[in-house]
Amino acid sequence: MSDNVITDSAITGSTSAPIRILLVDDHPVIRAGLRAVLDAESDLRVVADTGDPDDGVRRASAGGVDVVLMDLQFGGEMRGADATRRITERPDAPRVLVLTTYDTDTDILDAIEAGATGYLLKDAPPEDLAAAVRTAAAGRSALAPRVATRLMDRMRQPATTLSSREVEVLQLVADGRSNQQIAAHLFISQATVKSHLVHIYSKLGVDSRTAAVATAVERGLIRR
Amino acid sequence: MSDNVITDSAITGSTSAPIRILLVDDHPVIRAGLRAVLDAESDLRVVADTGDPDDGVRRASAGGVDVVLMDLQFGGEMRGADATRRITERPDAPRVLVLTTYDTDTDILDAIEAGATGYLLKDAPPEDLAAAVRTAAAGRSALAPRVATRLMDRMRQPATTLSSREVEVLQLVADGRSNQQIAAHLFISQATVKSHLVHIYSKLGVDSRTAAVATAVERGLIRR
DNA sequence: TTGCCGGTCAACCTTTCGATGGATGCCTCG
DNA sequence: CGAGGCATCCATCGAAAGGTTGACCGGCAA
Repeated sequence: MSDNVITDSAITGSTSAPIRILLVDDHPVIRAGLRAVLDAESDLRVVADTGDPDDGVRRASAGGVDVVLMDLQFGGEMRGADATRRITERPDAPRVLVLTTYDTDTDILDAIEAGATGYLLKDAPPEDLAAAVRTAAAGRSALAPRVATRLMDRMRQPATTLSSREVEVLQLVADGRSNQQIAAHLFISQATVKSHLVHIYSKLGVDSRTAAVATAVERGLIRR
Repeated sequence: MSDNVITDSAITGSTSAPIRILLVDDHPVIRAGLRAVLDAESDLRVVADTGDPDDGVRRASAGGVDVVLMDLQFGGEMRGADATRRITERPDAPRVLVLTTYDTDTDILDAIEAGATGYLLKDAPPEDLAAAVRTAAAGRSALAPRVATRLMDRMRQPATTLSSREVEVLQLVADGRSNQQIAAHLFISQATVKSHLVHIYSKLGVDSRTAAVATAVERGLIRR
């Protein structure tokens, strides 16, 4: 589980200045928990926390922060990836560790694409969290084992890549629209919708719209 | 938001013995956060916490606990309702407050049916959590406003109740099975499956299987 | 350039689904 | 007790979705 950072704690644990951490999560309980867990480490120090992603971006950009722990979803919206992007696109930006409950493919890819240094799950044991913060502060990637496994699986399965148009169609199918409604909504013919669906079925290895939705949701290709 | 427990803190806050709390949640960070938030209140005291629901039942049954804060899902499984049931079915059982991330209808009903005294969401502010614990310790129900709203909505909408057989069929539809497969799986004819689906459609106000799945998932009638 | 791929469309046929209608048994309530 | 509501079951038929073949266009890379 947590076997990749033994040397880190030995290096940064004693002499140098503590790693300064900013928490961005809209759950007060989570913030309190992370603060308690991380402040228990002598070489880590939570310098601020906020429940508002915009406020998080401001504080991260103001300096004095080494690592940002960022939640992905705020009040049901996925604003964490955007906040991460705005933080990392600046020069001398702090490292951003995404810390979320879910491990769906789209979430992971969005976060990585936004410039996150690592991706952790909230059910991780405290020592893994501290280890990941140290790893991120050193500039190296920190991925939870389950997340890493998912990424490896994705690498091995390039056939699971739907085109943006196909995702668009499939999302409408998942919303319960008929082919006719989808065609009207996208300003294309039903034949084209069917064509897309056929391609989707073959890529996902299924043979019906509901099965396609089921597997796509399972693999995190579409949201529900 | 937190307008229903002002008198409680005034009553129990100063003189009497502190309310003894047991935390049952498989997320270490959540446990640490709840402990930090609740121990900050002078009249509340977290006496134990565990990540294992069976262990939680044991500790709750051993006595010395006034209120149990119980998560519903453990490692992806919904074992919290069962643990709640086993705690509350004993005489002199402590009060159980269900504390979870989601507010789907099935979750709420399962928890209440299992004997939970209250239902809270993890994104609640700390003062609401403390207030709910005091309310539960006094033997009164504590429902988060969003949960209460959902229950009221459900009361106003009795048409949203699917029979167990209908839920069974709809769950298989959501898994991507065809009517023929569902019929074989349930040892009935396709005609019967279709009949169930028609009833489901009328109850949900939709007219296709994918739309039925979409709204049922949205309302928490089936899991995904 | 010559493919390949993504997106678009059409015609045809087969399978599945949805709508309609009807049957039985169980439970409750007047 | 009997009427009505509900869940469960089944059959038939038109409509929709799925499968196939074939085609066109634009971009992009070998």
